[in-house]
Amino acid sequence: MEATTLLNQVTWDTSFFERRATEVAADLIGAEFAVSGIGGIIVETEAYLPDDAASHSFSGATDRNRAMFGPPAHAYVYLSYGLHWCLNFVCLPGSAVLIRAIEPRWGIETMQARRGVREERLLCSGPGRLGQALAISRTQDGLPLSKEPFRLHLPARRPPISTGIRVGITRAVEHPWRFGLANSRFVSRKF
DNA sequence: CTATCGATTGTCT
DNA sequence: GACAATCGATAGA
Repeated sequence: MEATTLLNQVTWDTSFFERRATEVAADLIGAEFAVSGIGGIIVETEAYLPDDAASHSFSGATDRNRAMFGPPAHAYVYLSYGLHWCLNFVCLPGSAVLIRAIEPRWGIETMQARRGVREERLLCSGPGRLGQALAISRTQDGLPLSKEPFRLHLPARRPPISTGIRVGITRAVEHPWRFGLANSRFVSRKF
């Protein structure tokens, strides 16, 4: 599946995110997303729910995860392994969708410069790579997705979706809460 | 191709 | 003091 065949992207309102994060995560596949004009098509997501032992929200609100308990349709950004800035979209309180991979479409040269890599498949295929390519950092934590620097448009129709278990976690590993654009070569790992 | 390992630091116990 | 929603390099099949 090539995401570039997807057309008719539509706008959204906050109610889109006021749902179970698994539904939101699936519905985000095929969406256009950009930060300051740099971005592409979302091809891989993961859902993290309340009462989910793998979620940062599992033990309640802290300084780090504050945004996960804030309003829906806002960004939650965290630092992974002391190196990688990762981006989530907040859904209902204590839940969020991790944006794991994007098919690059706009600002590819900027992404290549930020990443120090030329191969398009390696620019945004993984939450850390995506964070670096889109220049994600703590400054975006808690910002609304409806305003600059963000741009988000949903696909008019749901594309074919693959599902699987989440990546890189040690608790609640059994849930199939990872979603991807079927047969996309831009996902971080095969489904 | 798969497996292993070091990097690096904020966060929580 | 331990660990982490990862990545890239390297070694080996």
